[in-house]
Amino acid sequence: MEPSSNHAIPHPSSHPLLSFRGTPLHMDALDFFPQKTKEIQDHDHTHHHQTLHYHVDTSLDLLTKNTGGNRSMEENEALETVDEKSRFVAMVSELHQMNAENQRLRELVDEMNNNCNALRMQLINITQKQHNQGNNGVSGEKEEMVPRPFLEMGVSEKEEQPSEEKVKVDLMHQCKGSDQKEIEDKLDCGRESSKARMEADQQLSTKLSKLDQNSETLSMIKKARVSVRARSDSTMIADGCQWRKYGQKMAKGNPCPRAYYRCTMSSACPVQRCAEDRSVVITTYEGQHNHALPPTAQAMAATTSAAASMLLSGSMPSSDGQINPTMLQSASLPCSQNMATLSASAPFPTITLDLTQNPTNQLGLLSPLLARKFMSVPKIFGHSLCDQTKLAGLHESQGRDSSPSFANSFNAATAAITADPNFTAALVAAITSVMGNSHNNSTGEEHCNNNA
DNA sequence: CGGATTTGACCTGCGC
DNA sequence: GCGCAGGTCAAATCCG
Repeated sequence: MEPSSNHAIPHPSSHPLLSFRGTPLHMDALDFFPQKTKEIQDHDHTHHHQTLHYHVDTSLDLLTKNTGGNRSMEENEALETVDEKSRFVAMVSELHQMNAENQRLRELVDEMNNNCNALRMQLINITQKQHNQGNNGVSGEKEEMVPRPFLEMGVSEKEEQPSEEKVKVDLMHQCKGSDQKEIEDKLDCGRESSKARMEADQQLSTKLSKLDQNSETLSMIKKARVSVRARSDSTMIADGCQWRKYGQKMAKGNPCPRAYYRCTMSSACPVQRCAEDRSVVITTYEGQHNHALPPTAQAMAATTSAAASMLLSGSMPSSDGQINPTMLQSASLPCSQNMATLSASAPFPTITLDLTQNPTNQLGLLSPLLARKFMSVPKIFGHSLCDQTKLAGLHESQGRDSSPSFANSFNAATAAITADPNFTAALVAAITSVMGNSHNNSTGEEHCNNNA
């Protein structure tokens, strides 16, 4: 996620999943049913008491009409009231149980949060050590597999799923819990003043509103894509990973077929959709590697990770619903508009990195800071980013040339660039500069980029 | 012969 | 509810 290599695992406070612009996102503060939550909000806000009255009254009316028989109206009403109360009591006891389970699940979520943070800190330490080693220029080091996520957007979906379920259940129970309170209030004949209830409802709605935003955030995190445009004779970008083609489709509106690849470096790596073209290969990265990446794959991984990270942080609304002003300030940079575009109409937010322009122009488009960063690193990485026509050949030669010096230089280049916070900042500026123009630049089909 | 690729069938989500 | 398009699966085929 961070534009960093193995030595710059994001700090917990800056991790998109765990925090957003310094504001921690607690797992138990996520709403996976925004629609439902909204309904509940509205319900709580305006119609709650009326609705409850309505149900009770209707029920009584209907039952009264249907139970004429030998009993008088008063007897029927009394009996039905008793029934109604016993029903409420049963519901209340059930809701109490749910609340208890809710509490238990909340504790589980807290525990998971703590574990996650601890693990992240360990990762930071480890990667920091590796970074230091890389800076010391260790020679003769063998090309080793370095564990790092490809698109590090938080925990993998597999890991995340149980938490989602827990949070979902938690929220459901929270909502039920609030209903339970209201029912109890009803049964107690309004011991609590309506004003206090209004305040409680307001607090609840505020909380739920935040949960809505967080759920959207999480959804974005999971769905964001990074699309890389590059000129290449090959059918796909040789980015250092080992891809296996598993399908091909004729995409509508594009004479060129769209190919689907999976990473074969791990049996269950959820990875990529790749669209190909005659002269320009569009590679759309989605998901994250769940295995170690070779250094040859780290450059692209870092680039796409950074792009995804910045896309998410720049496109996600802050807690008050506003785009972070610092991001907008950085958007004033006149660079990168020809280099990165945001597809707003895509099903998921997609940042497109256009590497099809010549290196000189690209560096000219970049901010001076970013250009310096690119210039100051070994050419090998500059090529991989700026001269994509050589990328395929570059990686092929890497495959043949397994000399340690090559691997080291590549490692060092990747490490130097991706670990540098200035690079991150520059990339933030470059990518977020298009956020304000997303509508102008959106193509509607991020895969369809036939330049032939 | 084993792994990679091809390709038609199937599944799923979304819009009308 | 239906049709369409995108995405995935899996058997057949290819190739080293």
